[in-house]
Amino acid sequence: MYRTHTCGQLRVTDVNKEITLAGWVQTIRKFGAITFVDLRDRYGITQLLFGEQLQPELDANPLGREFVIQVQGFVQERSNKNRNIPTGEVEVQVHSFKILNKSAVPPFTITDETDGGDDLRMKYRYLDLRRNAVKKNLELRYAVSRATRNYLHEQGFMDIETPFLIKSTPEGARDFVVPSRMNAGQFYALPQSPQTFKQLLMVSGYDRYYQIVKCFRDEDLRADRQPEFTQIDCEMCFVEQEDILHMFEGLIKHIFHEVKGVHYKEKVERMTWEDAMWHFGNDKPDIRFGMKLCNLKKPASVFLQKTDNAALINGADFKVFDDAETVIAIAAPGCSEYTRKQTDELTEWVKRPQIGMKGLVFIKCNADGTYKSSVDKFYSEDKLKAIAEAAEAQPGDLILMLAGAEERTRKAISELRLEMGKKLGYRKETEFKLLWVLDFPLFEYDEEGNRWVARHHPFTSPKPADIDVMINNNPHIEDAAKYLEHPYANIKANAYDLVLNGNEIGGGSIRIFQRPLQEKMFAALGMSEEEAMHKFGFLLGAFEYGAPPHGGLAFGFDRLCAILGGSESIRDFIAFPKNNSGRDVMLDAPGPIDEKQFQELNIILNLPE
RNA sequence: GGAUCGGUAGUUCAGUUGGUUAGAAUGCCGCCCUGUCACGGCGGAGGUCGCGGGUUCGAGUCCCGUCCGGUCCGCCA
Repeated sequence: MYRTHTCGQLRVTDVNKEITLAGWVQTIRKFGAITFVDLRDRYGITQLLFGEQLQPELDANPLGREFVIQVQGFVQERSNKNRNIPTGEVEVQVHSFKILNKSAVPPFTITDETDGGDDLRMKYRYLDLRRNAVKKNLELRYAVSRATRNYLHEQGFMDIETPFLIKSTPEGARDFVVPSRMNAGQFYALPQSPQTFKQLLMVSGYDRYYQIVKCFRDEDLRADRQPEFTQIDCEMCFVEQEDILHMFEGLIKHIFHEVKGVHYKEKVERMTWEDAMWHFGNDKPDIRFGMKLCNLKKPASVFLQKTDNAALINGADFKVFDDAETVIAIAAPGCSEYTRKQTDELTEWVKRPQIGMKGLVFIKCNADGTYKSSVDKFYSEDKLKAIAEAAEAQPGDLILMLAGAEERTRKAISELRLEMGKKLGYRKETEFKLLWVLDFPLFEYDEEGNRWVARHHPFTSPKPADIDVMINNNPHIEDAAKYLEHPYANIKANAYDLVLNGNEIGGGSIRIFQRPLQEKMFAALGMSEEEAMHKFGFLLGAFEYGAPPHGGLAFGFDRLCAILGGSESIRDFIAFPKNNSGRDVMLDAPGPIDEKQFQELNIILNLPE
């Protein structure tokens, strides 16, 4: 037996026990005759005392950081207690020890606040994983996984595995591809998600399915994106949107409770996509704070239902606003005292290439009820007051206005709102606010490809009211510039996203389950009948044999864990992540393969010069 | 595919207008220290300034190229 206790276990009640511990040397503190060693394992840290009266000749000198040792000793109460760690009231007086394995000096410190950079930590990931900070993240991930499985099991869901070696699909992200040795010249693809499989399971009657499953997408990465990532993938039969929202609100609330001890009692708020875009400029608004957008122009038919405040800025001969497709204002609470330097900083911020605006207009709503603006010479005090009222600005607020092309401006003001929210302390990571975003457009128009593309995916059903619009209209567009006038532009999807603190953590839809509508969808996306049969014949075929109405959703598991852990980075919640170039710097993968392997696969490399 | 920032000791970084021997902290090694827990004190070792080329009397510093890494845009149903 290597140990009688773990390094997180011993307490005052264990004093005088004869024990054996095994673990890693965390730190060594020498004091001439005596030496303290902190011994670490997964469960904690226990202080070892070498060389007091019992065994004065016992020499801790050969020890070094990260050596793996086994010690025998007895537990004694400390004279100087450390209240910061659970084992801090006791220490182990060592009477014998054994070095189980030496360690080279680690390239960075194995401490909560490490001195190692990301690259180095990834290269020595097995050392990084020893750090308490990373370990806590993986423990949290496991807790989320357990809570998920418990909840879904209780609700009658069945975990069914689906294959990883599947067929390449044309829509969506680029596939990772695997050559088949036994089928020369042919390739598997790794799934972007188990989408079609879970639908087929519904056809088979497994009416509540789930899986915590890897998905693979060969697209360029970002700090918060991995080429392989994990989803909580779910699907149900005989449900409507409302049933699904209810079921998975339950899941996320259960996770909050089990993992964070948070009782999320409120009803989860809901918002249409159009409202989200109109009021927040974003399809995943952070609703922990207000600062809603005040639209001073109505630019496109996607906002048909909306009324704007264009009258407030018209007729002032201010060319920047007059010529802009869109003008939007937000009111930053309590910022009217901003100095010239601060407003200049904000202007610089919106001019950064990532935001890409030309400038920023300010209206200071002074505490005494007067207004001071950078566009005073175009707008009278009354006009400024009217704009302030429309933007719901209070005395003491600062109104920020952006003008320009619709999409860019809306995106920019949305970013600015988040930035101001952060500056003003409205985005606390301890506060959680959920939101369902509903009624997404079913289609987006791809101007380059001159065709419709599915906003969610090609298996998403339109809203019941829009099914006839879809069936009865020809998807073809005569004049690309007027695509917004096509009936398809206003078809709403029976789809929903779950948003947590401004992050999309899950999304799904009610699926198409009837062959004619699915065929129409493929046609709308520009697929010929032959193509549709070739690529999705198995699904169309399945729909011929009693496919039930069904729908589901998937959560981004890594992201969910990161948010619950209060982190921006999903990498810290993945045991062995890849870097921004999709490389595993520990394995140095991807890498070349042997000539023999190429031959077996009938593959010849044709690298560009 | 594009933009942008960075690469200097094991590590994290500083390095002036191009100027003499490239620094700090931390880690590491040695010595001292019986109550530390970020121990302390004294001493020491440690550098192909990513790589290649150019300008110059002289390059860590300026220019060109290249590799690697970070951030963002495109992309990610």
